Amino acid sequence: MGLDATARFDARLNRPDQPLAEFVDGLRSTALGHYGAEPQPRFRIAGRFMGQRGPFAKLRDSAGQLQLYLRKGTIGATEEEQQRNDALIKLLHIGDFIGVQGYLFATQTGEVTLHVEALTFLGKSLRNLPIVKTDKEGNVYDAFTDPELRYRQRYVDLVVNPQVKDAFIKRTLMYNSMREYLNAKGYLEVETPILQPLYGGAAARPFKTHHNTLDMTLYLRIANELYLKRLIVGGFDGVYEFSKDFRNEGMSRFHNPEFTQIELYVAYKDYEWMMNLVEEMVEKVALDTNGTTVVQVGDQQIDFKRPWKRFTMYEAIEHYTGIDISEMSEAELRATAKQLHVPVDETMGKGKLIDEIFGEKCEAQLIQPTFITDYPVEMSPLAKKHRSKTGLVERFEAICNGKEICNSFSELNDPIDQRQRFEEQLELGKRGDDEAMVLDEDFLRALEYGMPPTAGLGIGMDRLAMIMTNSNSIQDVLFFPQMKAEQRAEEAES
RNA sequence: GACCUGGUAGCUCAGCUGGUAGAGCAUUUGACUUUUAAUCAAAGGGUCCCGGGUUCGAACCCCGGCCAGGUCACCA
Repeated sequence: MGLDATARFDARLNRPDQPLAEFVDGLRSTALGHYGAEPQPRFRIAGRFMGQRGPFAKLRDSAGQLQLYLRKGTIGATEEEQQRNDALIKLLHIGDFIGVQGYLFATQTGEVTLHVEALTFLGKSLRNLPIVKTDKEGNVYDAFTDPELRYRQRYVDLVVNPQVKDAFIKRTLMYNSMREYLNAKGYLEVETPILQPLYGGAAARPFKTHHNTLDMTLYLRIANELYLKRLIVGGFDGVYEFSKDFRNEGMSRFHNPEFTQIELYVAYKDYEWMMNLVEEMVEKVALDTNGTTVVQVGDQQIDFKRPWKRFTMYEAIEHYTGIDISEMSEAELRATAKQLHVPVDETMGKGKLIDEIFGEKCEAQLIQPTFITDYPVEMSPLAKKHRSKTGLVERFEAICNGKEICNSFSELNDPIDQRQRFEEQLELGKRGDDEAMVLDEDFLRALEYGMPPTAGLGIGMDRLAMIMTNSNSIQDVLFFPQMKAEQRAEEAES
């Protein structure tokens, strides 16, 4: 909330126009009069009353805190007003919203303080805010730290732990940065259905719901890939969407049932081209959110500066295990996995075995952003077969801090091949794989009308936000992470 | 889903070997118009997560459950 030197006092009309902290910092270097000096220009401000000690009170707004000086019997133009304000001050409670007007001075210790001459009440807090206090040595007292309360009552967390906002502000900067980058290239941000009659584009269990009027089953999307490709069929050269996706699976510090991906599809391009785009875009995102390409994540410093390391999956496995598996048969792969103590079972085919070896032996060791390319075809039913390497597809993932941050391929645009891949998925489904893809006839029909060669990309925005904000849990980059219902507390309060 | 840890006042926590439920902050009242986490005095505030069991007696021990965090498993 800004302080305004000229406007007439009516705090109910206050609008945020200048962050308080910025304003106060600006004043620290100026010579303000001490208490009793000739009054300065009048300012007005509104915010939360955060406690009082004698005549000194604290007022907080979205960006900072200002000390108020409330001298009994002096606030208001008339004696009646002054008495009313003295009574109001007695009734003020931590968390109440007030508006004040007055002039600034510096206290003996140099703190910028508003000498209040007029006061208005703006909103009541009925509940006690947990008050966090910090002393000069930086020791924190009575911190609001219970993770359950912080996540269930994020509004309280944000009020009493203002630093919590930082990660969310950075998250928005990330989105802004990507939009800016993709819009500058002329790609179109679009919206596609969240309620889908068939779920597709990924391997995951969906949430299921029902439309009453249409009397039909609908699924919350697990991905939007198949819809964006339909738009490529329709003639757009580049489309992207920040897509809230839903997967009915386990939860962990990396998994929330609803999460966000950006998906991007660009016609007449391939995965090599897309790798360059990812490097360039993510480097820009790091710069725009943190001002540097180097990001501290836990004990690691991660540098997003281009170019990133590139390994084929075979090269990565050879690099970390010393074993060249590129020419191996399924039996040899199984023996190799056992030799490396990678847990495998008899149902795993060649592709799955390779994926397991990579996941166990390589992924966690890839800390700096690294592209892994050329995946086994069995794991990638929507990716185009490799132009020269049999059994592989033109696919890459970027791994960072031991976790996948993006997935991309040259999209499969051969409708006959795509139908076969779907049918293989159907077989997997019949054998009990409840994450196997379902066959989407309408999507195949779209492909049968012809799709240009296309490069596709998905980036997990939550995972990327965790890295960019040095957050240990996805819950720290989601305002309202999914929680079980708090039945007892609800009943007790109602 | 498995294992570990935790759940006591609005918040942060203590509570010994099973023996009347505690502190600080916050709140209310009074005093003080002063400072820099915490002025002084007094007061109010509890389903000790829930349900059973053992016991003369349970916040504490046992059994079952709920919720959360962590680790692992799962995870395109």
